[in-house]
Amino acid sequence: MKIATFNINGVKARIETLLKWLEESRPDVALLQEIKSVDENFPREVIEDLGYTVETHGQKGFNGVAILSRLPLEDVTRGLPGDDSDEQARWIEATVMGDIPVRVCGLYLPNGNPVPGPKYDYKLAWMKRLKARAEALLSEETPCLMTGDYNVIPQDEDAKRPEAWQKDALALPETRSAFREILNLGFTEAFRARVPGGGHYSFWDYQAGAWDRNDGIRIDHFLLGPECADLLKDCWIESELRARTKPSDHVPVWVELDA
DNA sequence: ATGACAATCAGAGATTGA
Repeated sequence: MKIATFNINGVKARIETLLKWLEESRPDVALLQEIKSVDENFPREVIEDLGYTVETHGQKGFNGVAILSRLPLEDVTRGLPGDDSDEQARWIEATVMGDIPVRVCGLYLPNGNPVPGPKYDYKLAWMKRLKARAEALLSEETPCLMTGDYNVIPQDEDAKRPEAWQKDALALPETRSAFREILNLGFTEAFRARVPGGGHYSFWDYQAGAWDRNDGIRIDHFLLGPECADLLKDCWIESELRARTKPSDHVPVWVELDA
């Protein structure tokens, strides 16, 4: 089973890119972030025509996540538990019914800039809720993963210019510590488990020729629960997509599971 | 220190992103 995460930066602006990618790369499951669309306006029919089930959790203008799957989905839930007053659409879950069922969670973790301020407070509070949800998922003792745009640069080697991110919400010690707390519950960060060292990125800013200079950061991640980590066959970043016309500023990250 | 770039909503320019 091949699963991809992809922050598409606007599903309506990116629909041609998305359809071409789905046709060529054929993920069994795709978890999308920043659909920037309400559910009613999501272009679901053209995606269903390619054989996908479509589940969305959108909002007006910003954020929004979705799951596309060629395998049946069960028990779809929307919204990260822990704060009923949170109206931002950043979390969706479903069980993918392959040979081995896998609980998949798609997430768009808050950016958190500027620091300090309410947006950073929201990011850290959201990560606390994420940790609580992660603990609950682990207690099921069945294969699960959490993937998406974490807006976390885990280590200096995950940025071309780490010094430029030192005081940024994506790389501050408090951010990295909150991310490690979740990992330390027993999750495997799939890419890092497969590929050592730096120079691997999943986001390049549109500005200042960042792609041409390979001035990127690695912020899109797969966290696998233990039962899922045992199924891991491979993990890679599809960086070629960044070179196409009208690209997202993120590229897809993939895992292949023996499931 | 700032802006560069892009998408959205709205129908100009502010807001958000990372």
